[in-house]
Amino acid sequence: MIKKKVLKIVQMIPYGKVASYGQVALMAGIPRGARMVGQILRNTEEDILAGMDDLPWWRVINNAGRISIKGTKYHTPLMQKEKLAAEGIEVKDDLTFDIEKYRFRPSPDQLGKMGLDDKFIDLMVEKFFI
DNA sequence: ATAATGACATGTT
DNA sequence: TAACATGCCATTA
Repeated sequence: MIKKKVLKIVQMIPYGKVASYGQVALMAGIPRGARMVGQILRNTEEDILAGMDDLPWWRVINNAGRISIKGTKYHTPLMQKEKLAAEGIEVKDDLTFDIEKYRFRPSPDQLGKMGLDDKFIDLMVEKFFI
C-alpha cells in the first residue's frame, strides 16, 4: 500500500533534516503525489499517538520551506516549529526557513538500498541535485 | 461510476 | 513578494 511506503520513507529522514511532501512522494514512487503524503500523515495522527513515535512527521514540510499544516486535532503549526527547533532548525515567525540548508539528500546508492526504482532515482537526482 | 477533497507543487500575474 | 489558477491523484462519499 502507498501508505506503508510513505511512512517508511518518512521514517528514514534523519534527525535535523527535512524533506518536502513532493520529495517524499517521489521517493515513495508517486512522482506527483505530494498531496497524498499530507493526507496520509494527517490520517496517521492517531497511530502516532498510539505509541509509534518513530514517525518524524514534523520533518516533512512544503517545498517552499514553509510549515503548511493549519492545525489539526492533535498537531499545530507551533508544535511543528518547536519540534524542528529542538533539532537545531530555527523556524522564523512566519513559519518559514531555508529548506535547502537542511534538505535530506540521500545518495543514489542509499536510494537504491531503500528499494527505489532506477527511474525514480534519476528523477531525484535531476530534481534535487543529489 | 462520478465527484469532491486535501499537512502540495508550479507557473503566471 | 504574494496572491491566484491549474495540475495532481489516492481516498472517500
